[in-house]
Amino acid sequence: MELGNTSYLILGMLRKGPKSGYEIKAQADVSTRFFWAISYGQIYPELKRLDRAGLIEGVTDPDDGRQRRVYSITPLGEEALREWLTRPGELHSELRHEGVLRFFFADSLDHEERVALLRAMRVKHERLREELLAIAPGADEARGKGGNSLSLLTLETGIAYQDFFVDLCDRLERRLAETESETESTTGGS
Amino acid sequence: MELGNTSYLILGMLRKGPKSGYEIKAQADVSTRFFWAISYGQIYPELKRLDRAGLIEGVTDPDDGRQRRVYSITPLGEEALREWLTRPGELHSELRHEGVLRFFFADSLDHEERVALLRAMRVKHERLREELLAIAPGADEARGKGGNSLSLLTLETGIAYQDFFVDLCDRLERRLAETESETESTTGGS
DNA sequence: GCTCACATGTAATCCGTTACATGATTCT
DNA sequence: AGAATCATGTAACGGATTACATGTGAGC
Repeated sequence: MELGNTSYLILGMLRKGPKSGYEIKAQADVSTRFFWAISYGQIYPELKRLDRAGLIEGVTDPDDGRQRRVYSITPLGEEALREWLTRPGELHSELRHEGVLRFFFADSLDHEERVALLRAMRVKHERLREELLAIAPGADEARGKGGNSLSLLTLETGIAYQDFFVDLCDRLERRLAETESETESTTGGS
Repeated sequence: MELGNTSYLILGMLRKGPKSGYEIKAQADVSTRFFWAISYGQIYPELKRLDRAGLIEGVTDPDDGRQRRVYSITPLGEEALREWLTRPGELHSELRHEGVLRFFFADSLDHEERVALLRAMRVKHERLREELLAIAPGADEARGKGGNSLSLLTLETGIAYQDFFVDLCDRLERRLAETESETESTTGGS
């Protein structure tokens, strides 16, 4: 059976301990979301597929009345996860960034509109940064019991990533201001 | 008609001057590719759609014998592009990064394997950085005639973006080394 | 009693890549 | 003559989001 990176995300989450589909989503939303997002529409069908393939095992948890299916990773699943983690070759990565795309084509805008675009981009990444900072204490706490330092490092990576874009917007705005004042002095100012 | 960001990419490319689908792809490959990739499978059908909607206009270029359809942006298309560039609200952006994803789940690996993963990630971004540097002279030259400084700024952004990941890998490897030596001293060393 | 969080699932749809098919022209 | 590049297109497929549908339990 063909497994995609999303399948391994699920496998990886289950390796940290048995979980329901709902919990996988909740965990992913505060960890992998910023570099690999996942939705219910992928999780539930994929859990069934992985179960059929023997990589995970689901039991209907009669914990309380609430119907809930908890999955655990099997030795076969651990093996598959390990194979993926050490697999040589291309590490796929892609970015789709509307802000930078618009900026690239922003030469038909005037100076103020360009600046507005950069500001909008900046607040977006600032907000994402705040979101990550908000979940940081939880991850730090979890490190001792069960959690590992890699989750923390990855979280810090996410914060640094947002920082990059915030700084980028600042730098671009400054560069824009320089070019603008140059043009003004050349044409004699507005 | 509903237009996606990819439609605006095409519109934006045509605003820089009339082009064939083939040329749009070639231009995108040395500019937007790193933050918004595009393929022929999207371009050709989309060109027909945009033409039908009156946002662009195609003429079969009898330049030489080679069959070639060159599209130009119409005033309606320019308007649509401008509306998009100044549209308020969410700037969509998403990242899918297999390297960081693997790293997040790499606690089942041993130290050497983790380092190998970071190294693989590093060379990937270094290679991408080289690719961008290779196209930089062309963009710099084009700035004077027809090209604008925004393409150059965007290109520099792409380089800085790859730099971020190269630095990140270095930092993470160092952090890993620290944790590793701590563990060694705690357990009495290997 | 009501609302919110827990919980699971499916179907439609969208966006995009890859593979395939075809053919002309230019360069070596 | 043959290879590389220019050039256009379609069909199949894959990955993912969104909307929809449904129901329970906990806390206010």
